Amino acid sequence: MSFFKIEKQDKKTKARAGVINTLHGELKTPMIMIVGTKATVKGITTAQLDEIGVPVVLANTYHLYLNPGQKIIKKAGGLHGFMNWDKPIFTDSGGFQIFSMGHGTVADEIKGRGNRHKQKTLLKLSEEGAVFKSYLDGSEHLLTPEKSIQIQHDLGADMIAVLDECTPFHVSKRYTEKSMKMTHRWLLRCIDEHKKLKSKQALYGIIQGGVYPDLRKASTEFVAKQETAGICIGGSLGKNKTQMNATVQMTTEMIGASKPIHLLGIGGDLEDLVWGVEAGIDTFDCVAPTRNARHGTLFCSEAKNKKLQITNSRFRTDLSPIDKNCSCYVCKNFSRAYLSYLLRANEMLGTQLCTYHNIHFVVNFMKKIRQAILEDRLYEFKKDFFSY
RNA sequence: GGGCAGUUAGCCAAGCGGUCAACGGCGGCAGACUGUAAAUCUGCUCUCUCUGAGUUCGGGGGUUCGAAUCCCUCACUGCCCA
Repeated sequence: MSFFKIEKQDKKTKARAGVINTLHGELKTPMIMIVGTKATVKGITTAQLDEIGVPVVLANTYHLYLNPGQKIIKKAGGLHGFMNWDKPIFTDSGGFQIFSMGHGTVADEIKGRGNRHKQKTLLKLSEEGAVFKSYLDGSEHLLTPEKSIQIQHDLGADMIAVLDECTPFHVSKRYTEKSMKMTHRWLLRCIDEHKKLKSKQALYGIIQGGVYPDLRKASTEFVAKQETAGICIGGSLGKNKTQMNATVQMTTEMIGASKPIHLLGIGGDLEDLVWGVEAGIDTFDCVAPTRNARHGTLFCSEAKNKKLQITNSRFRTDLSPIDKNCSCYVCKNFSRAYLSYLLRANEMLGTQLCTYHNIHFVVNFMKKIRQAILEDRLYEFKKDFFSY
């Protein structure tokens, strides 16, 4: 049985509907993974994730290695046993932390805001690996490609990622190229380690190359020919959506159809998911649906920009649901006024309910996109949803 | 009746002669967030004809070039003694 199969290819775009066969069942693509970095989707139980229909949870190697450590997780039956989730899990390698611990958030870095509040905890980056200072206790840790794979092997996710350097936006082309080449060498080391461990996990290689077409091309060619189950597109994609879209477009162009393509970290805006799918992306992951929910930014098909800030004063007395077109538990049972009040009052239930809604919304949005592809009406779906 | 302490912007609370439209915190208003060091972070929050001006620090009066800051007096609050 092949790892990935395309069921339907859209005629007008590179969009496609497919199936990924994981150790914990089939995944229907395109879809979005819900982020649970520390082996928990903040505020939500796995029973609720199941109820919503979440296909995959994405957890993080670096965070789980520092706390509670992969040993206890392995002993608990891997992440699946530890967090009580019997559907597929994807673990990220720690590559993003090489970026975020060294530069700050994506937005801060791209907008050149710097990192005023957080101390940089990436101490050293070299051919061997990355040395981090733990944000928990200050201890130093060396994360190498081999170690990342070993940890992910213990964590036992269905899909795992190679260690890469997620290159920032504000670096020179020369640095991006140097970094990309190191990521390629790390990729080979990861593949070797993966083979050595005789792991059945699906390994994903990661394409870098920043926003430079020639580098993206070189990286794509290199990564695509390696023996990996899937391919991730990572690194800086650009400073705005147009550039991001262009970078992804040119990358997927060169990958070919045999492997599923994962776009790392993108999917916070519904429009990103749409252009991503049209560019040929099969899977996404993004912290935005859950983080935004906690911060009160909720998906809403009725709003012009498809989201609303529930804490805005106008919702204090609005007794209608977040989204009258949404069939989720929250929209069926609670009002905007109640959620607005809960978040203002700093009640835990507020973040929980908001998270539930946002997850339900994106997951179902992806299901609708998939259905539209299967029925040859992606364009119509898009036009209808965004009211073009 | 007497003694002491206090009264600062929506709330709590610093300030105790000029650099005070007045530190902080809460609350309020808005924004940000894209492989999660995020239940976080950033602005704004007396009024106005707003890169300047006008009124504020319980009320009234005074001292001073200048007061939220010193003095007098009144009101209210708290504690203590009768």
